[in-house]
Amino acid sequence: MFLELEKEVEQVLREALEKASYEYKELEAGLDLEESEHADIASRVAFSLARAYKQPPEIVAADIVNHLEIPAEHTLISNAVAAGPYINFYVNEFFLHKTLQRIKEGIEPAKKKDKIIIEHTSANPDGPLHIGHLRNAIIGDVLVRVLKRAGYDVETHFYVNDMGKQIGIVVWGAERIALTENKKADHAIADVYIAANRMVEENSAFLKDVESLMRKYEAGDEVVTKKYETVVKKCLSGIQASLNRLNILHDLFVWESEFVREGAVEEVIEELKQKGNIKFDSSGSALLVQLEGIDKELVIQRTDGTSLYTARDLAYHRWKSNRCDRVIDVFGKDHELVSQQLAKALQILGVKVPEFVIFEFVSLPTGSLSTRAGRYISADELMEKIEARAYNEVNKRRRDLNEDKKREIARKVGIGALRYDMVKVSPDKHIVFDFKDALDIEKKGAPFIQYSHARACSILRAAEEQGFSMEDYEPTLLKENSEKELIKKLSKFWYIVEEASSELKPHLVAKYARELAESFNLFYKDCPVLNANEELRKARLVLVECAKIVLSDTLDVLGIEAPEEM
RNA sequence: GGGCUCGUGGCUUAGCUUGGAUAAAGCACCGGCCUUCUAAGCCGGGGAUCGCGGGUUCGAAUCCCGCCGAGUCCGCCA
Repeated sequence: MFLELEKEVEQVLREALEKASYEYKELEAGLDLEESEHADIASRVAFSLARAYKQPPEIVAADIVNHLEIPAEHTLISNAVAAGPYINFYVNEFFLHKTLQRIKEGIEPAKKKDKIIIEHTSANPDGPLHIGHLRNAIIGDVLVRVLKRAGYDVETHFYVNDMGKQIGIVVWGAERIALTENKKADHAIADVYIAANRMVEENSAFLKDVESLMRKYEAGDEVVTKKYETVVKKCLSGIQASLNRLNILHDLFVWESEFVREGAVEEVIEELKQKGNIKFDSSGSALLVQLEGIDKELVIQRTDGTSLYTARDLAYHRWKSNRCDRVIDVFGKDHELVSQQLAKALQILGVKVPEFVIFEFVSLPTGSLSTRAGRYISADELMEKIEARAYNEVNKRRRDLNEDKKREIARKVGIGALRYDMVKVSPDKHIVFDFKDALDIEKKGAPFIQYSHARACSILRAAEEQGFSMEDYEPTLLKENSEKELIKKLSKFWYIVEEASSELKPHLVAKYARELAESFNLFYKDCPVLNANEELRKARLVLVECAKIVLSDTLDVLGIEAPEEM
């Protein structure tokens, strides 16, 4: 409902500016609306007009307000006040009623036309997901959820890097080292990878074997392909299990080798040879592309004629582009240069350029993460520990619940806390992972929000048991400050979805979720629902139901489950 | 050496794109609130020269320049 309010304020303001004969169209900042602690919505337009018309902004603001007329009917605004240079707008009762009504009836904004393909996680199938991948996966998944809510048709891809050297090493290793039994597949693969990598490092003759495997795989050798598939699928099954546990699903797993087999990589290389500024290295056989505005040439083919990931990535992106309107890639900071090169090369090929969401690194106090060196904390280990921790908390608080119930709540709270902590921080902040902090779920994160939801459910449950109805509720009875503040907060859900999706900033949703829970808790404290008189109780029950809906929707956008009790 | 990102109370962060109302939260610390719907909650308190220096502006955490510190990338790994 906040979006509608914004539109109406814009219109009213525009009319006032015209009446007062201000040329607002030239203003760069537009009407400069903002959320404000001093008003329900405010405009700073007087500042920029003040400059253009050489008047103090306070005078301009007062002048605009004098010309401002709020339509008598069907308006959402009650009044507008000039507060110094600011123009403050306040909502009326109708806005509050309409907000509740919309939420209760489940009215959503119109669908958008664009189809978006978003790629995230895309961890190499050489071991389990670690906490670095976790950040990618969670940022990516929240983006997917936000974009879907915003009305886009979204397809999610996991790009499987099955042709790189590390997979060659794993396949080579799997021929010599037995997989540890009764260990999760991706973890068993990591053991092989780490051991095989050490062997290859110590004996360069082994490297030749690996390279030979890679050439055979690229050439489509049947026996080698079987071996690759077995290993990669095994690892992927483990990775997928971890992702599922985190409530993350991909629509498609796209293997990079497909593009080699289908000849798409060959096509891309040929086309670049024609359209691009091609160079050869000093040995005369590796293929380089000179890109405008980037110092480093992009290497797309090895000296031995095999393709590089860059060429395969180009083929993959061209294929993706043809299937949608927008391509979004969630990449780690280490891929930034590569992503720029990719974008330039795609331009040469006449393919639309992807949008990149780049997130900074997660490192350990002891240094950066590395699967190869065995220096990582797996997502599985973290999930295990955080669920155990959550279980302790549940067990402390709810001895009355049976074991299954406690486990279920612990799972929701643990995974929720993990997801929330990862998504709440802006992607361009470097994170040094600390186990103690990660397990400290006392903080005002997911559990705080889930708890508010559980409280709402608990009231609704009791109301139903006692047969209280919400029919013919009278929204004007909701006069308490905490009631109105909660409704206003509820009204911002779609506004936040819009903002987070258009700016590709998932952490905005996390911030909103916390504020929403805070508003609900204030209301909960201030306003008894079940013990209120019948009419007031009806209205408050409706408010509780709406709060429950928006809390659970917000949590859903964050990919966090909303327990009915905890 | 060059590119990109970050640097906000003791700790973790929001705000920076688009400059504007006393810099906003959480953790930790101090004090208060369970005979009314779950205290994973609520209320109050102390604590910040927004890394440092300069510039632009009526106005800078926000824009520009320089410096310092952290991370990351810089042709045949992905």
